[in-house]
Amino acid sequence: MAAEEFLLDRQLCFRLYTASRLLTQAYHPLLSAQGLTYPQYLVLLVLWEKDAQPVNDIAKRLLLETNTVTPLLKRMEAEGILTRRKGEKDARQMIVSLTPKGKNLQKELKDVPATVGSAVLCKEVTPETVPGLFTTLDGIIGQLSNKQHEF
Amino acid sequence: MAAEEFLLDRQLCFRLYTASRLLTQAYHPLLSAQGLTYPQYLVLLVLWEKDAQPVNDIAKRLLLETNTVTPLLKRMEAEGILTRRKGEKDARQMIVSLTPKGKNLQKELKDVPATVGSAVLCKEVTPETVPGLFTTLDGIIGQLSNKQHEF
DNA sequence: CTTATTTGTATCGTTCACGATGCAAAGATA
DNA sequence: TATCTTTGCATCGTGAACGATACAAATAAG
Repeated sequence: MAAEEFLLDRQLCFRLYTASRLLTQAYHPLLSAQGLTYPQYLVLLVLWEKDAQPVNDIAKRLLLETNTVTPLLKRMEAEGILTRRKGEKDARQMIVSLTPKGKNLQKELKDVPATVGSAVLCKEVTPETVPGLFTTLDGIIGQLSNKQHEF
Repeated sequence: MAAEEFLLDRQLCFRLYTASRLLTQAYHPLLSAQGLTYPQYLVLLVLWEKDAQPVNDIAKRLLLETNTVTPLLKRMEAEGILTRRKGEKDARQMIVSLTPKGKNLQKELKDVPATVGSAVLCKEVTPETVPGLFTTLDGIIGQLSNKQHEF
């Protein structure tokens, strides 16, 4: 009944969607042990690279909208992981900074990248094939975030 | 401040997560024109391949839990896209079947795969590179869905 | 034939995603 | 200076995801 182009096994998006969900699930036990979710972990990665950033910079880095990031940051603030204060130069900005607890989480989580990395290793995913995968995914992301593709 | 392994640009998961979100967003204008969401479109792909399946079979095919699929199916039932009826052989099952409206959606959506497909084409994503990408993603999915990886 | 276990769905609560909208501060224009 | 536009963030509503839990039908064990 289904035409060729509708076969689930031919869909790139379904594969990306599934791989993304399953890999996020792999992070779950490691992160929830520290009371974190995966998107919250991404915020930590951004702030560990550069502390004290406005909401907008964090959102842009993660390619998310502020209406996704704002509630996320509020929950993390309630957990004592970070603080949010009005910008001094620009009063519209909210500057997000790590608390000592937020900075310390890096030590608690130091084995996470390697642990998850080893979980995906298999015949098709090796230190040799990953760089190519990165390049391809970056191509997709670049193409779609350009919005030059609008129909 | 951040150690090498925590750099956002080195994370496979962030790339998958972002590529998945952006590609799903690319579907949005095409699907919402028919009142559909992307996960609902996936359910249609499954049912177009084989009509009248129990909830569990649909969930397994999509690698989702029934607690995700059940509400989704109920919304689609409310839209008149499909019907849910108790199984005759096994009264625990709910057999999901397409309505004429659900079957007709395939015609309305026939250009969707090609349209989205063309949206991702770029230097890094070509008819030559996509099969390799499929293989790698299938490897990741196979590895993680096996649950042999449990920490 | 009971009782125990497994299986198939559903319900509930929390946290994203994200379109739509609101609003105040900052910057541009008249 | 007064008005207009843009920018940065927030609020709201809806629909996923998913862990935890509940429950009835089917199956297995006694």
